[in-house]
Amino acid sequence: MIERQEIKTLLQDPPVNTRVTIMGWVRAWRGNRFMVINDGSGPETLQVVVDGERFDEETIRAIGFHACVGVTGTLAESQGAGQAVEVIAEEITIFGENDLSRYPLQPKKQSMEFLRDNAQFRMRTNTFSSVFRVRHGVAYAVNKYFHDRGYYYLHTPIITGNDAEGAGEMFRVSVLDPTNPPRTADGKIDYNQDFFGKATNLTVSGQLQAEIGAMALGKVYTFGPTFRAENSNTSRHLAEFWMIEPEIAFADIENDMDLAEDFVKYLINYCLEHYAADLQFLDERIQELEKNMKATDRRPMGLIDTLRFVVENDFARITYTEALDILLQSKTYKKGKFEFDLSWGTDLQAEHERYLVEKHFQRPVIVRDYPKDIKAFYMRQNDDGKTVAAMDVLFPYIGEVIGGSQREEREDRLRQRMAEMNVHADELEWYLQLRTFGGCPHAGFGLGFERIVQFITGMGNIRDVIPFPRAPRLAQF
RNA sequence: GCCUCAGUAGCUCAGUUGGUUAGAGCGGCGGACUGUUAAUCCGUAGGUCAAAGGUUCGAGCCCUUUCUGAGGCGCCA
Repeated sequence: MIERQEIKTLLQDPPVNTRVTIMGWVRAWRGNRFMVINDGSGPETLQVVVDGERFDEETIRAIGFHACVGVTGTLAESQGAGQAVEVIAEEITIFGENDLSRYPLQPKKQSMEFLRDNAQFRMRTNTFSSVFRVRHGVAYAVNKYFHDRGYYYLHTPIITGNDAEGAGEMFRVSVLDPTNPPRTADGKIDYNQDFFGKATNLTVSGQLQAEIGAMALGKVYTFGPTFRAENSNTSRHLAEFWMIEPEIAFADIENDMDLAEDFVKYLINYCLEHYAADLQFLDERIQELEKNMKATDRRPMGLIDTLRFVVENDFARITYTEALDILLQSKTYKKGKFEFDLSWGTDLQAEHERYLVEKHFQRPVIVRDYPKDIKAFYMRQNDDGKTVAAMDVLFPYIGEVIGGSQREEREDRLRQRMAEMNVHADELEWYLQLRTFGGCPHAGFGLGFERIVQFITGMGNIRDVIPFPRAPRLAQF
């Protein structure tokens, strides 16, 4: 049996002058004497002092960058300046030598793109190990938040037979021979002979099924992988991402917005409280990165200050119509500096959202009551006949983090809207029945998990906050 | 999918108006070093200049096409 102490735990209250055993990867090997170890338990490292005369040459030679070692020795107050304590090595075990003549990583700054291509090693770096510890923290906080408030975690299907959600391109799931699929009499592919007896896809949203849960368990949430086959080439989109979708009975758009704001603030607070050292490192990383940038291109605040600011201030709340007025009154608009035109009924573009969030309000903004024609069929129609009870939460740097709505619970209105938008009611009969048989006002939203992780870690590209990103032309590892 | 920029050593980059044998730092390899903190010092190897085609006496540099990447936009979470 292997026994060891984790560095994070050891450093919380260092048991000086006791024998300890640590195991981890060598981050630095200096002067044939000082070995810096990180074991992934936290961002902290522990320095090991190696007396060359106590160990054979073979052991000393095997120590190198990112080699995997175990050390037993006495934890002592450090004689050097950079650390409080260090381990005086008595026994060294080489678990895994590292052939540096072939190893791609170096103990220096490496580009995100290079590390993305070497994802089998990138978690060994300070940046990525911090990012993925924080990612875990956010995931845990999601479950804790909902559990503590009486929500039930509902697992909605990954493979879906709904072809009617209209939420963009889907990945097909099939076991048919792609070179010679069975055909129907009129020459179309006969999905009746496929595994499920019908055409199936990977899910683009668990919302419709979550509504089933809400109409019985009251408050539910989903948290699982979601797939979009859109050819999106941006730093904010993935083909495979994780989405959190709470769905609550007896709730309107106001309840929905309150939940969204409280929830996001909770996630940020949780990380500030439990991942302070990782966030501190990520904060310093960004400052280092922005050193050579023009003042106008730098963030107005550091990472941690930004996170604190978000949790300590109310989100701005406006309607789509009010947002449009603000934009039309803006100097940017009057000087013709927006690339896209503004008129009631068209969707806000990224540049408009950024103006609202980063210039006008300088904090997160919730925009509600969008024109019905630019939103999904299931959103509840407002009394004005023009808008629906939809809401988007917009954040600085990353834009839309949450999209949600009160759902249309009136069956006749829902059927009418589906007909207008060419959504096939026959495939969604089960969904309509939630209205026919004991429905109620209800609401929910979708939070892009990677987007909030991106915001909390300050990472510029969403591909760097998921361990194995899936995007157009990218399915390695 | 669209626009812009880029692709030179393992990594990050320089390479002049087109002109001999392609440069640096880091990393690697060999050596020195018992208090280092991106350790330091000495030595050394390493390149199909993304690919194909073209212009030219001559192309890393100019032109065309393709591939790859980044940033921005669209689609959205």
